[in-house]
Amino acid sequence: MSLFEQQELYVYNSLSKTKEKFSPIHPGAVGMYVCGPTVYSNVHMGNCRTFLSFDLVFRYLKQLGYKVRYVRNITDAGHLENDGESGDDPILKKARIEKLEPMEVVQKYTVDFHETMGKFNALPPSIEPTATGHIIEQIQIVERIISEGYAYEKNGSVYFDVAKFDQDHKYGKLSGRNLEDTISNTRELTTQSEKRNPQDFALWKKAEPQHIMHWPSPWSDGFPGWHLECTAMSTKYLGNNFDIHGGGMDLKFPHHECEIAQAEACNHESPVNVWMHTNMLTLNGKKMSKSTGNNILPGELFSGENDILSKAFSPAVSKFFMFQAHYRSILDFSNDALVASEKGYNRLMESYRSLDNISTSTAGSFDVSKWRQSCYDAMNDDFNSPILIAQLFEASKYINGLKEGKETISADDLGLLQKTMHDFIFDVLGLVDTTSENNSDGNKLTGAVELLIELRNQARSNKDFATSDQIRDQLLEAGIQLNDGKDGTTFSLN
RNA sequence: GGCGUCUUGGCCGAGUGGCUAGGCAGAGGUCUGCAAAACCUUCUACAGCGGUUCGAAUCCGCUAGACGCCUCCA
Repeated sequence: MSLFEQQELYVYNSLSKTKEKFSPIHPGAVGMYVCGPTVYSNVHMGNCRTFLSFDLVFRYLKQLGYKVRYVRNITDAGHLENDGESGDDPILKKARIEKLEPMEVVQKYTVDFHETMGKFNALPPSIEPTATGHIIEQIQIVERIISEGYAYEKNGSVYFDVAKFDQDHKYGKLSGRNLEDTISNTRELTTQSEKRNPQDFALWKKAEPQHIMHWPSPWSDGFPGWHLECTAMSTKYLGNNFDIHGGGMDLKFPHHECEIAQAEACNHESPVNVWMHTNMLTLNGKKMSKSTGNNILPGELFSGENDILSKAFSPAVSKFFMFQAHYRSILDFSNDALVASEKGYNRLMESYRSLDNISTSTAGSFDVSKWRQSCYDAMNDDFNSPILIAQLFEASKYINGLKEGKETISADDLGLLQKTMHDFIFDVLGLVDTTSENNSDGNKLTGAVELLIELRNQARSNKDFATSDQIRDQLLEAGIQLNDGKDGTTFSLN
């Protein structure tokens, strides 16, 4: 019996605006699509938050025993920045600035993205398709939409006819907009637009001579429109109707709304059962953004090289910080909050490590099974990682009590406690115990510090406190903390 | 202007009709040669006003402030 048959998972669906009991289309298997990065610059922490939130979803679904096909695309084909002729493709623009081939830009930032995700210990998706690798599929979808009567061609470009679509289906289901309002609120200068209505969006755009990235199509040498790639790739790998589609809140409109319209125009069915949207990571109270420069990069965080940071923070601590907030809440990024998270993270890891040295007795003073279920309950409630972490701290407190001999545990419960801690800390949250990464250098350090500890203890027994305190204080300055305990002195790295 | 979200103790951040969230900081304690670290205990809340209710931080209304989308954006 798989875990998912015992655990009831509820997921907040942006479409219905309620938490729904999760029930995949194919029992035991989940199809999930997440909008990936546009690779024209380094991903910032805001981008990372979304991908790490979905990594958590991916990991928990797997933990429950689901077979998950997780598709996350790479947007490597330029999209228009504006509708009109002034439109500028960010990838091309970047290529001009950096004097690179567009695909060189794409490659550079794709590599950066993968390296960053690796540092965060995020699992790679099952399939990571690229937009440029699916031009044929996108052209086929455009043809299909035209034949269904929901798109029109004009001067080599093809536009989606939103008004026509709205008559037969409803446009705006996801974002809660209706077409009337959208039209009455449009202040767009409708000079020489090829579109019938300002709400229409491009499915295929004819390339201007200076536009380097273009592909042949029945309509023109050009490139696919903004929203097409996700429809093409999600339906190709997950089918016309799949379980979960995710992305940042800022993609809800128009991107995801347009995806729904495209898919429904083609297949006459709603493409996605559950839409999940992650909230923004803010900096100085404002959304992080590539274009405004209000952002912080993972590299700056890991090195501490940034004006707002007092020190460097490890990827695991950064992730722990983000998971202490729920994925649907706005989270403000700040040095103080990171510092607080780091201390908590160290405390949690310390107690996990001490599980190896716990002695057992016949009875336990803590209901481990009940606690274990409360961890699942937290995650079952729309992936509530802050509650999960609070539960882990409850266990942490109990473990500390065990260490002090104030609490007791049976051998079976100890095994269950250890397994559950491991499952959630490492498998679900995907955290890393940084101190366990000791390599040969670490062993050399240990030898040296142990020698100093011995010399210090000799000085102490001779009541030569000047020497002993000098060793202690200078080691602390070097970032080595000595911990005097009942069973001797240990050390930890700050 | 339209649509939507948010406002929780010194800070971060869950919860959402009656039951301690949690972390960090502060205070007290244990340990120590003194400390540090660690551990234990513990104080301070639900933006303002009005309403519904036996009971609201939680539901409704108004006010104030903040944010997001409406244009590429996770």
